[in-house]
Amino acid sequence: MMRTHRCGDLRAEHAGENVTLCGWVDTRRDHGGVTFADLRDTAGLVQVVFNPDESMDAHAAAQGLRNEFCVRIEGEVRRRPAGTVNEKIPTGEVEVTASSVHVFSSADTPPFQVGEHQEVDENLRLKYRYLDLRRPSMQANLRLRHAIIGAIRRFFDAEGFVEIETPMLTRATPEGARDYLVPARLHPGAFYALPQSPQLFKQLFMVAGMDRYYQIVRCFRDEDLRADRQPDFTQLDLEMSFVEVEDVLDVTERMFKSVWADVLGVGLPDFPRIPYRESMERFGSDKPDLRFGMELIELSDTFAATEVRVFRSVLDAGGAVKAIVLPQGSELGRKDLDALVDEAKSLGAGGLVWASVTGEGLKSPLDKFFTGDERSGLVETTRAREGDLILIVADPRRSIVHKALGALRVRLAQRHDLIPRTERSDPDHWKFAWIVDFPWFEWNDEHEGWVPIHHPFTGVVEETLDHLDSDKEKVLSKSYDIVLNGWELASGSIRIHDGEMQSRMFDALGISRDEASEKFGFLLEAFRYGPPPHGGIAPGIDRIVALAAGEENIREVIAFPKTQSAYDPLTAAPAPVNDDQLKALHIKVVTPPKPAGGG
RNA sequence: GGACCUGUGGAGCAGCUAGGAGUGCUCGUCACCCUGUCAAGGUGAAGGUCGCGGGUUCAAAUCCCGUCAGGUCCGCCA
Repeated sequence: MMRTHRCGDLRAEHAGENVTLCGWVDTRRDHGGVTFADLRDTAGLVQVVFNPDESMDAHAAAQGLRNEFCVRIEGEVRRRPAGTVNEKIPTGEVEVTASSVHVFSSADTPPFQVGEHQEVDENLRLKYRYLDLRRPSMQANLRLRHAIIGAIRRFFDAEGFVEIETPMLTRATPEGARDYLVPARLHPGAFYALPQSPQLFKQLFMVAGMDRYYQIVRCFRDEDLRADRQPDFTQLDLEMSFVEVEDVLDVTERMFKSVWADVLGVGLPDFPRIPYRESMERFGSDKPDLRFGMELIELSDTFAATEVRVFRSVLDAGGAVKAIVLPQGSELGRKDLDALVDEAKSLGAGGLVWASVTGEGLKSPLDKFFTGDERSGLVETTRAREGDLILIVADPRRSIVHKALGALRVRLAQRHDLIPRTERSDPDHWKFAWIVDFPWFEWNDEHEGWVPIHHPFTGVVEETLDHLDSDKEKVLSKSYDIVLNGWELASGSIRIHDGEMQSRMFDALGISRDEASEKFGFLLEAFRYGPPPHGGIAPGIDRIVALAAGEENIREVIAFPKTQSAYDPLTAAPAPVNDDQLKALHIKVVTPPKPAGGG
């Protein structure tokens, strides 16, 4: 037996025991005579004492130890002498008096100090990820991830779901995200694609009568990265037969409550349901952060008769004038206000009008153009108080107003510390919500056509089908999202299982029978053999864990993530391959590769 | 594809607005001292293409242009 205990597990009750520990040297404190070293393993730290009066050999060996050496220590657990207890660490009541030291392996001076005391450049952390992962916070994140996935599996097992794997080498889908392609050696000129999600396969499981399927599964999307987006990421994919919207919402909500109770010890309240349109009007987003107010306020009535040109032209064009109120925002200086205007413009708005509520009335670039009624109406409608700052966006396109104010709402709340600083153990820390009643279609400028907001197999709310030919934006889908603290955590829908209905939607999308057959033929064919009504949802595991861990970036909960340019500094992937490999794959590279990650 | 922020001994920063010798701080490393520290302490030392390239200037870490890398965001992500 190489060790008898883990460093971080030792407590006062072990006093008097002879133990053998394995771990890494965290720090060494050499007092000339007695020498201390903290030994770290996955369970935590414990102080080891090398006292020449106890063991000359051990003390001599300790002189050669350096940070991150991997060692085995034998010694006796002792209660620390009075006055030397370290309350900062769980093992602080005891220490181990070393009788022998064995060095498994020495270590070069690490490229950065393994500890929580300072932020280290992200590139460096990823290049030496194995050292980064030695840090207790990273170990805790990966253990939390494991715990959450374990809780998920226990939940679905108890609910009668079956976990089934789906292929990683599959067929490229023309719509949706860009695919990662894999050349097929045995089929010159043809390619597999890595799955964006197991969407079609899980629907086939329903046709196959599996009834309730789930999978913790890696998905791949070749799109630009964000704090919450990696090229390969993990989904909790699930699908159920003989269900309506309520059934999927019920099981998913219970799953989240179960996981939060199991892992975080938090009892979550029922998730509120917010219709998509309401979410856009109130928060300017379909993933609203509900931890704070600052809701968007409609000002069309306030300025209905206005002669202020920017508002007049927008209202005449059927656009929207809306505002948010930044509490105590009148403290902002001219420079900050100009920056806010630029920020609004960069979000697509034509501009931004600010108005400070001061003791002497409104202060605003447009104040001289406002009538008395407009001034008082603005303050009353927005309920702004003295010291507050009103930010107004007007645009002929209502969606632009929402997007700009929605983004500013979140950014300003963060900058001005308006999000309550609750503990993770506090149920109020977690503002889950369902977003429901999504439109089925949205207009796509690039394709100059209507495209599905979710995907083409999404069920339609029957009562809204009348609008299919006239007002496509009024057709609602049987889809739903879960949002948490401003992050989209899950997205799903009831699917179409009726061939005739599916044909109608393809027609509405301008997809011909041939085209549909070529793209999704195998699914459509399967649907000729008695498909059950079915639906599902796919929560993002990386996002769930990041939020649960209090991290702002999913890289912190992924063992080996990639940089924003989808590069892995550890393995230096992607990398060119040699000519033999290309030849076997019938591939000719036209643009000579430039080494990634250089500079 | 675009916007913004960042890049200074091994790590984290300051210096840049207003050009004047690689200047400073914290940590680490090495040597020596030190028997109760706990991110030990003390003394000393080593360690630098100021991301890279170009320009302006008598003079550039500092100003300008380009470029690379990291980050945040917009586009993109059915």
